[in-house]
Amino acid sequence: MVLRLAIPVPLRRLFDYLPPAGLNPANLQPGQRFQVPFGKRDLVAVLVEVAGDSPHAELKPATACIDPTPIFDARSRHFLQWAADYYQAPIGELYAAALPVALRRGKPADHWAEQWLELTTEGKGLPETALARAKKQQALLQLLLSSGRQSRTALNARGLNSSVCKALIERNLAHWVAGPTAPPPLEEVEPRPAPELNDEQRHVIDSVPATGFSASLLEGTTGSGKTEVYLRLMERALRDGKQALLLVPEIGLTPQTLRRIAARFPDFRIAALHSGLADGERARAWLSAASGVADIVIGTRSAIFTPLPRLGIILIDEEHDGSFKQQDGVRYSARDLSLVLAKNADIPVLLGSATPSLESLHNALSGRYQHLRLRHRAGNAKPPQISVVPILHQQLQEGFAPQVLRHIGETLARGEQALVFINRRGYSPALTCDDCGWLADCPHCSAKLTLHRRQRHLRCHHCDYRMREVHSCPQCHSRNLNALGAGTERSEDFLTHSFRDFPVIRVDRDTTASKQALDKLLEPARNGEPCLLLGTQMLAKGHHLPKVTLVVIQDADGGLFSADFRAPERMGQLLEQVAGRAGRGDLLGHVLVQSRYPEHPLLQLLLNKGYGAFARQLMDERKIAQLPPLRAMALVRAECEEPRWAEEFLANARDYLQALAPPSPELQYLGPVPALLERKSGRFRFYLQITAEKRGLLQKLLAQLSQWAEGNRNRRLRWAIDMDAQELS
DNA sequence: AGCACGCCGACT
DNA sequence: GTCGGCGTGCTC
Repeated sequence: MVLRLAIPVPLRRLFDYLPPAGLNPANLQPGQRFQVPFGKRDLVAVLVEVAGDSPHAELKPATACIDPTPIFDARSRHFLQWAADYYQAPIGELYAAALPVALRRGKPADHWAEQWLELTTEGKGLPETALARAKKQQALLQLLLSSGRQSRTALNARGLNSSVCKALIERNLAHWVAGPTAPPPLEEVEPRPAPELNDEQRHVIDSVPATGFSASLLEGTTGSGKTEVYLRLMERALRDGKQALLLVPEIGLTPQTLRRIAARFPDFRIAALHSGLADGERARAWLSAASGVADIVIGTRSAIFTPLPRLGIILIDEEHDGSFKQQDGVRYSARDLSLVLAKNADIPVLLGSATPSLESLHNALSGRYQHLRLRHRAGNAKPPQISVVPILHQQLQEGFAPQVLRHIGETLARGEQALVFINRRGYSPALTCDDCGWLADCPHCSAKLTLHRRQRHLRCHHCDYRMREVHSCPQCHSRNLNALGAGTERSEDFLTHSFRDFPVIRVDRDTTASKQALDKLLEPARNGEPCLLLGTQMLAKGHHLPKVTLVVIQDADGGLFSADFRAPERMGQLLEQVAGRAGRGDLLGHVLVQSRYPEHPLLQLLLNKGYGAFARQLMDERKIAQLPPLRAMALVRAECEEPRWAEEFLANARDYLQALAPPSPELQYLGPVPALLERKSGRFRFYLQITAEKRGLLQKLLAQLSQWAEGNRNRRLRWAIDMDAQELS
C-alpha cells in the first residue's frame, strides 16, 4: 500500500510514501492530510491517491495521519487537479493555496470543532420534573430532553453557561461531544425582509435555472439592484438545502456587505473568508464550509478552492475586477475557475457587473453564457449627467479646472456631497531638482519614488523601498526641489484649504489600514451631511452614498495611451464605476470628467453611448489585433538580476516552442519583450507572449514548456507561466 | 522552495 | 588552518 501525496513544494509531481506505522489501511482516504519527512524537513501533505505499489525503491513512511476523515472531498480534489493542469502549477502548491494557513501548518481540524452537550443514557431516562431543586439545571435537562443535543454557543445564547453544564456532567447525566466546526459568529443584526422586485429583476431571476449547469452574465447598470438578484438566487439554493458561494473583489467584503447578507438570512449560517481574518478564524470559517455546516460562503479569490459538499450556486460580484486573478505564485483566475467548478458540480453560475470584462462579454455575445441585463436604476434614481471638462489650455489650480471647483462649491453649499476621484496615492508622484534635474527614483525598480509628505518619506509603490523626505537635492544640494503632479494627499490639502466650511474625507490605502477604518471614515458621508470625499479606487466600489450628487474624475487620460492593451478597458470600467456613485438617491447626479483629450473617440464613445457600446468597440479592436478575448493568450515570464539571462531564457523557450509548433495564423509568438515595469525589486523582467486561436494547442505547448524549463533553469532566474495573463506589467 | 554539500577566497 | 560566499543537486 502506497500513499501518493501532494507536497507543498514547487515540483510538478506527487511523492510516494508508506502509510504511517500502526495505521489501519482501511482508514486511508484521499483528501486526508499527513505529516511527512521530506528531505531534511517535516511537511504537511495531502493524500491524492492510494496506490498498490511505487516505481521508487526506497519509500519513507509518513509520520502520521492528521485527519481521521478527509478535509478535501472528491470534487474538490478533482477541481484542484484540473486547475494545476490548466495553469501548469505544481499540485502541492494548489492544495497549499486552497488551505488556510493554520491547516496548512498541520493543525488538527477538530481543534475548532464545536462542542455539543448530549444526555447520557442515564440522563435520557430522567423525567422532565427531575432536578426540581436546581431550576437552571432542570431547564437545561428539559431542553436536552425535548430538543436533543445542543451546541455550546446555542446554550450560551439561552443563558445556560458552562457551570450549569458542568453540574449536569458531574451528575453523569450529560457529556460533551465534538461536532463539526461552526463559522465564527458575525455581529448581531436586525433581520430585514426582502424588498419588492421590479419586473426586470424578476425576469433575470426566473432566467437562471435552479438546477443543472448554466452560466449567465448579468450586465446591470450601477444601482439597478444586482445585489438583490444575488440574494434571491442564494435564497433559492439555500431553501433547497444547498450551499451558496459568493465571490467578491478584495475590497468588496466590507462589514456593510456582510451585515446586509446576515440581515437577510438570519436562519442560515454564514462563513466569510477574507484577508482580514486571524488564522484561527479563517480555519474555522473554512472548516465550517468544507464540512457543509456553513450555508453561505462569502469570500475573495481563494475561496473558490474551499470544498463545498452541498454547493448549489456560484455568484461572482463585480466579475470584471482584477483581484479575481492571482498575480503571483499560482496565477489562477477565480472567476474563470468558477465556471469549471459550476460545470463539475452541475450547478448555475452567475457573473455580475455593471462593466463586464471583455472576456465575459464575449462569452455572452457568442452564446456561451446566457446574457441577462438590468437596464434601469432601482427606485427613483436617474442616470447621472456626464460632461467632459477640457484641461489642456486651462489655468488649473492644483490639477482642477476653475469650473470644476465652482461646481464642487455649489454642490456643498446646497447641502449635498461631492466625490473627487484621483487614481494616485501620496502627495506627488515625482520629486525633482529644478537646478540639476535630479529625479527621486527607486534604486531597485524602474520607477519614480512617490512623495508621502504626511509620513515624511519617499516611497516606491512597487517594492516599498522608503527613504526620508529630502529638502535639498542629494546631487547638487540646491534647495529648489519641485514636487511634480498631485496625488490624494496634495489634493486633500488644496481642497481642505479651498472649502474650509466642509469636511474633506480622504480615502486611500494610507488612510484606511483596515476595513473597519474605511467604514468609520465614511460614517459622516453616510449620515448625509455635506462633505467632500476624495480618494482612489477604494471609493469606486460598492459604497452606497445617496447624498453624493457630484462626481469629479480628475484625470481620465491614464488609460488612453498605455502600452497595455487592456488599459482602455480598465479605464472604462473605472470611470463607469466611479460615475455610478453619483445620484444614487432621489437627487440627480452630475459627473465631470477632466481630460486633455476631450475629443478622443474612445472617451467620447464611453461618455456618450455608455460602457456597453464602448466595450463592443474595444472588442472589434481586439479582433483586428488578434488579442484576447478573441484569442487565448499566455505569457511566459522570466525575471533575473542579470537582464541578459532572462531574455536569453525566453528566447530559448520561444525557439523550443517554435520547433514544436511554428508560428502560423493560428499561433503567434511575441517577444521576449521587457515588462512594462522593466525592473522590480532589483530584477529585470521580460515576457514571451503566445496567442493562439485554440486554447487546447496553447495548453499542450505550455505543458511541454514547463517540462523543458525544469531542465533548462538557471538557479538565479525565476520563471512562470501566466495563462490568461491580465497584466503586462 | 529549502536544505546540504562542496569548492574557493580572506580572515583570527 | 576555518568561516562563509554561492553554484549545484535532491527531495518519495
